[in-house]
Amino acid sequence: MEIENDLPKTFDPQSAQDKWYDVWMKAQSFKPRPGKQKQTFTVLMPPPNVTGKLHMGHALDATTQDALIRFKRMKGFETLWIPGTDHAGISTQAVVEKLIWKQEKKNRHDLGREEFLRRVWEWKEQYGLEIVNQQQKMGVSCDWDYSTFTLDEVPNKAVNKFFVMLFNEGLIYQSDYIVNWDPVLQSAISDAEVEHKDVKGFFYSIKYKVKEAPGTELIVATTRPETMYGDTAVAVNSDDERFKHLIGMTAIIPISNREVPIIGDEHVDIEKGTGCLKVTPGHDFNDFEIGKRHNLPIINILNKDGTFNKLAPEIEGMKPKEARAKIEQLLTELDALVEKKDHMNSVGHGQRSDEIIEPMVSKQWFMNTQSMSEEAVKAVENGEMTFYPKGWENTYFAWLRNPKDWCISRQLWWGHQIPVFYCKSCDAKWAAETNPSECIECKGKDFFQDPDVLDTWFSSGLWPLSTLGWPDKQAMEEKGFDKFYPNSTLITGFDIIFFWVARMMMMGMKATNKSPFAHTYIHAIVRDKQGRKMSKSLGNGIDPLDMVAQYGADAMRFTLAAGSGYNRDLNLDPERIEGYRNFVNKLWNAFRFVYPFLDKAKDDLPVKSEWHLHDKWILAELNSVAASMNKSMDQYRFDDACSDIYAFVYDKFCSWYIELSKNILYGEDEKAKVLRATMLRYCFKKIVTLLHPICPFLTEEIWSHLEGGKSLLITQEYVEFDPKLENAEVQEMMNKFIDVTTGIRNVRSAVNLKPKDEIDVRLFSDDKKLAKFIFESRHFLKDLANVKSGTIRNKGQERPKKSATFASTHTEIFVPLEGLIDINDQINRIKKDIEKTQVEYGKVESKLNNQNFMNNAPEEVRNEVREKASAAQEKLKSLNEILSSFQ
RNA sequence: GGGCGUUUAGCUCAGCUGGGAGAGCGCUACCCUUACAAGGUAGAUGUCGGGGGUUCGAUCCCCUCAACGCCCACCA
Repeated sequence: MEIENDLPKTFDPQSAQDKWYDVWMKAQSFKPRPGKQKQTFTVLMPPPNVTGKLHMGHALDATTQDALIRFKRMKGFETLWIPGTDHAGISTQAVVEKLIWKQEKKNRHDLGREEFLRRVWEWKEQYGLEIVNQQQKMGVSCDWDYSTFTLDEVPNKAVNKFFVMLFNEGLIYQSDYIVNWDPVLQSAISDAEVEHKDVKGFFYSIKYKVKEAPGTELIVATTRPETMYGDTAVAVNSDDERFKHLIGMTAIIPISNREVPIIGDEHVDIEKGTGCLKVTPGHDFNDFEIGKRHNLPIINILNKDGTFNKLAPEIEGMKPKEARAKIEQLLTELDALVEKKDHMNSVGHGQRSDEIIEPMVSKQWFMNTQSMSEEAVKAVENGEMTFYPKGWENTYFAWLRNPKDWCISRQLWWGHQIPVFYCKSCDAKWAAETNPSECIECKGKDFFQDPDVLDTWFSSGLWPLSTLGWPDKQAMEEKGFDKFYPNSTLITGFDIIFFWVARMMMMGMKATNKSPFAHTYIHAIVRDKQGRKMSKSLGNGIDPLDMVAQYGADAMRFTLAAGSGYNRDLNLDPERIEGYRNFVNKLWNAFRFVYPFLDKAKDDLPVKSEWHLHDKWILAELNSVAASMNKSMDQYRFDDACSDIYAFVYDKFCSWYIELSKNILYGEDEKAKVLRATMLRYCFKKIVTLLHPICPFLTEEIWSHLEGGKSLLITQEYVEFDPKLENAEVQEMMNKFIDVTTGIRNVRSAVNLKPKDEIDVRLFSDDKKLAKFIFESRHFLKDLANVKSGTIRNKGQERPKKSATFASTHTEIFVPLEGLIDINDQINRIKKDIEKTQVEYGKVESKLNNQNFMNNAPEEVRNEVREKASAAQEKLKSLNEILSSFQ
């Protein structure tokens, strides 16, 4: 029979995506609305870079956050999900500089600061929304009216207010200090932005003459001989018997023949290298500390671009690598090079530029984070903020318990300019929240603002505050600061726990005395199928938008949600997306089946007395899925939530309930038809409700057909656990019924019966309830296993001879097939089964015979083992009787 | 050097406070059966990384070794 159906045979994700996103936006479904929970639930989206293109990390961010926010919205929280974008100082500036160079062969200095910034803004207005469009393809349900850009007016106010506050407390200070200098960016960067990589290099031993002791030579070991122009001492350990008598004398640096003191310092390791250390306070972090202890002068031998300056005449203008070769040659000529051997060195590289970082002394702004770190640590220790999974707090603690002052100034133009002003008339230097009109000291008009901008993470650290209007009173009022701050949950990757989570905690608590959020859920990092990082150079990146185009956003989202959970890595195989696309389609087709019968369905569930056994069963199963999904979603176990609904849809609803419904729907009993249609409609409503947070488009599409467009699923109430629907007895019966059905199919398959071959089945069971259940469901066995006729009796009855058989613990199945089956084959099958069952029985029996087990194991466990033993025994008995029926 | 993590079916991973191991994908056989071949039915597969210990009992707890991965620090 062909059913009339105007629904497409496969689900079309693309049209559903565009249609429903548009509908939701128009209906303002993403806006916070008070609900039955009388509580708010706020999530702050990690702002992607304006220059960014959506990658898998963003897709995972979007999926988990959207699933959570949709779930909470349906639970009746007043939900707010705040989107935004980050100005991303360095990368944005680089992108625009590159573009201008390509088009006009001009660099930013040619244009001047004002014109350059105008160009960057222009670029941002034109291209900065690309990532937002891409996020919308994923179905994100954030309130776009809250969208904030980190350089907007309010974030700028936040930055200035916070800066001035700390400046006035002396926690932000300016200092000549050795910093990580990125020669490409020509800016200082923070410790956190330096990545160490192993680089092959050499270990050089160089002769230094001692002036006061002619003939004596110190052998100095170094990996960077080219920095000798910046040496201001040679250091040995004061306890080193070999050299301590030389302390106070003078060493002569080869090539330049400059004289430097020989000093004793505890930093020098007697065992390491030669025990003699060249001290270059201007270009080495340890040497800088030694220099401070001994009051050594600092010589800067590098230009801002990383080349050597005129203080290193022989290598002036060279890059370090070239300079090193030159120095090596000069030293060899002077016979000052004693040894050169291979050495692996861990060298700092810029996170953005990937260029070797040069330690260099310069005047920078720093933030003292000592006390803020302590507060941030305490908030996690005392549970004000909790990490999910909990293990990530270790990473957080490791960073915050060893705080270093944070270098916050960058020699860039694109960013929040440091709100510090210098008077040219007097020496005044002050911080101000708004541009001053005069010098605070001399009232003069001739002053200028610090040209540097702040580290991007400075404004990111204030993001939970500034997105809700802080510190602007009116904006805070409008955006509901008091209502939505602190946020509920932050979702992000572990790679930015230091950069972002820790900074938001420090800065948020400093500004408000409250942790900016209650939970931090750390999700996995998306990697390729083999567990490798996705990168441009490997070419192994998977573009989420390609996947969405190919399989649909729902399948993409389901895959990411199913792979997340508490993992550290999510190894993504596009085949998995295909698999879940099939799941999406499966549900769609289940709906296609039900759809033509919907006009018969009533709105409300019929009274319980009219429920069929199968109805009771599916409602009980549905109910337990609702219970576990609620629990899983609350714990950020999106993986568990996915496997729950997946298993329910496939293994309960489609495989059994729908199959069992066909007999009724195609039958003659009109009343039963109405009941079943009503039940199916009800189940579908619950299923799409449960699944909606993960697959919003498919579910909204199905909902529209179920409800005839009267309402939107996005704002429906989530399915809650209902104790009245529990029904363990029916579930047990149904499981046994499934056992029997599967057993019959098993027999059919074992004797190679074709699906078209009808069979006669003799069942034997002592379970009276089951017998009744099966009797009542006897018509369904025709559909499920092509059973034409059959009987069910207790095990006392005589078994038919020469049959294909199967035994479960509760039921024996006989399919008389005399002449059609190979008797020996059957006997072998049964013998094999007996062996297997005996092994099982042996295991449990030995436990029951073990006095220690019986004395120590809890009652519950003992009973369980007893039950297993008797079940195995019964099955053995059945098998043996079956066997004997063949002889 | 310090820390964290991982090691379970061919692949990707679950496995809650210890009671005898699961899913998806893949694979094999048979089926275009009237929602779905992006499908159905049936099926195979594991010394739960190695060794030791605690326990009546260990994939789970403890010790140890190994491999892999990540983070931090530092290397003259």
